[in-house]
Amino acid sequence: MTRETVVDSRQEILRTAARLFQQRGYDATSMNDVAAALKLSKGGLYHHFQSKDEILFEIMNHAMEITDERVLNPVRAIADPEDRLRALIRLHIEVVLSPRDREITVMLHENHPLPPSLRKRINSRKKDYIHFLENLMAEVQNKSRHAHRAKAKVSPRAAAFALLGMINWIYQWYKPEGDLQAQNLIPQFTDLIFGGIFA
Amino acid sequence: MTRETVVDSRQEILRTAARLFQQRGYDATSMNDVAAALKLSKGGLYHHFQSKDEILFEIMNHAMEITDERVLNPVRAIADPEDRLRALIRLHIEVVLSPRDREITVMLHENHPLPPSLRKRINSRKKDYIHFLENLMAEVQNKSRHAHRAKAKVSPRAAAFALLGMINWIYQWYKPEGDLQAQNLIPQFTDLIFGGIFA
DNA sequence: CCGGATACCGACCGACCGGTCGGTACGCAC
DNA sequence: GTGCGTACCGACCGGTCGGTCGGTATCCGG
Repeated sequence: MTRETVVDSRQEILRTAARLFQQRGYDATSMNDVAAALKLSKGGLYHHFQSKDEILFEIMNHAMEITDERVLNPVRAIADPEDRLRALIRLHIEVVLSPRDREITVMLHENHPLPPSLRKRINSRKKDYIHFLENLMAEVQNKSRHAHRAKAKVSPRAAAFALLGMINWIYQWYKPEGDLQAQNLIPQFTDLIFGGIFA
Repeated sequence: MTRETVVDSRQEILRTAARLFQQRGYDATSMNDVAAALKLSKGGLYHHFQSKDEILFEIMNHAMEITDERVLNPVRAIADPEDRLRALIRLHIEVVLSPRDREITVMLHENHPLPPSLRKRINSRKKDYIHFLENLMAEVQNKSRHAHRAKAKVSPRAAAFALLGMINWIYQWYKPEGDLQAQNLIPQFTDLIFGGIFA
């Protein structure tokens, strides 16, 4: 079996495991459940991964890579800070709501079960994202094309955490069949960030 | 033993269990752990509660009661809609950050493990809170003392979910020893909601 | 002082957990 | 065809889980 098919089968295991972890929770999903969903025995599953922790870690790492590729990289290519922030809000919401990428939801919800050493590595990548967003917020506030009478009272750091919370909490209440869908959500959250509830 | 001391011991069990559930997670905390923390045997613990699920449900119910008493009731007494929203933001943040009330964090994080019938009852109370906040948002936008040139683009529903996310996500990153503390956070989140990042 | 309810203990149960291991079927290189 | 590595199976391991149960100490009302 070639290198690529090895990678592919690992990827498929991760996708299936992420789906189950998101539906039932990490602790409530047994390795037997994951193996059965892949039509595999538990022993066969352990041929591909050393431990349940390793699977969770790889899912979270993959989630961070998705974020890098689909949010950060496209956003970095945009010159104007305000446009950059608008794009980040849109792309981040789209990634969180993408039905394909359940790794994201698992990463948002299941950080407790990871052993400390692995958790630190994930948290480190999360902090990088926060710092990027914090710097972007500062840039928008300083160099915006808007005219402001005074320095903004909201610190970039608080704004970054607020935006992150708004978006990362969506998975807790979002129903695709509900009346508040992704395409309504993106402009409304954008307006709220830029101008508050009176925007 | 009188009725009150029975209630008291149940309350103390719930407080201890909530602390452990918040620290280690619900699934990762065994009934033995809870019993040991109370200097009780597992059998003794089962004298007070029928099941682990019942403990989790009571913790969440208690969390909703705390929210009613410490956020909703004080807020309802305020006449002006804008003042009412400002108070809600402050009180809700304070409740989430209160080191005494770990039930809140458990309610925010551990809804998956609850059996469906119990989860429905909790979700119903959460929806009541959402509806209250949604109506308050609409009231603020309509009857505010501010002057606005046009109808707000942000719907009350989206604004309600955004505020909820901002606040309920705090427990994921907040460090009491960090540079962004509760007393900084409250005015900044308030300003952000009312006026965006340029406020 | 007695009797029943209350609070609690500790041994125990069956199920299931994450993980291991010996064995094997199969495909590909030579 | 032979040899070998990969993928996989299924039985099994020690341990832990939520929950049960028979028995007992304690306390309180009469």
